Amino acid sequence: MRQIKHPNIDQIELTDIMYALSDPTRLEIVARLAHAGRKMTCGEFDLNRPKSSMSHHFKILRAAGLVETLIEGTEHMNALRVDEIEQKFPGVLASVLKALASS
Amino acid sequence: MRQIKHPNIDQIELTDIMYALSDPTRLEIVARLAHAGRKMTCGEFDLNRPKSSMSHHFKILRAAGLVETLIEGTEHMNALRVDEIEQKFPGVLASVLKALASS
DNA sequence: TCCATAGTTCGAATATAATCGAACTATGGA
DNA sequence: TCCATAGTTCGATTATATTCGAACTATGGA
Repeated sequence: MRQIKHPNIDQIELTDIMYALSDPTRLEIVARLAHAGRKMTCGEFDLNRPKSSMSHHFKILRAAGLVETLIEGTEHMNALRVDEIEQKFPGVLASVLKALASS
Repeated sequence: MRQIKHPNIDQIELTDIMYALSDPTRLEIVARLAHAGRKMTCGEFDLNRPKSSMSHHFKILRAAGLVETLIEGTEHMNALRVDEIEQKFPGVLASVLKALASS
């Protein structure tokens, strides 16, 4: 079963995290993943955008190191890499998630 | 004495903050302002870029609500709006600054 | 083997951003 | 009044992102 490559923690750049989080669609994806607290398929995010657009945003979230995608059958299960990001940039993702939750 | 307009706290958007912080040059400006802990003129940042480029980045930092610019004589004194950002998005700027300091 | 489902990749159009020189504005000092 | 300094604005160029349809890949089930 093939899996998608993800950046290692030490390869994650703060600018990439910031960039990934500067787009409303991606911020929404991150907020929903955090709120759900579980792995979600790409299709579950009903953001009214074509598959190719969603795929593009997930690609950027993965490249930034924010999201981890595991292939299970025909589905791609996405999860936030909260613990790893927290370890590398303490407080950053947590405070952003908190800001998202209260808005 | 004319002054530059800045967004009010309640007008500040998280996406704008993230976007402003996704550029290495602007992140460097923010890091230096934080490290200095005082108001700095645009010219003090010796980032090897023409004035117009620096002005562009300051404009974005101001629009995002991150930087406040006060005109004093012929100089523009820039300061981070740490307290206001902290109030609106607790922990966000603080954790980013911490990440910048330790890198 | 055939088909449906889930998601990616490709390619092209459009939009947005970065860069920088040149011209401009505002202030203060000689 | 003239000039230097600090920074902004303008305009053009180039680079990068977003968007989305269409074609593609991989898996699992009938």
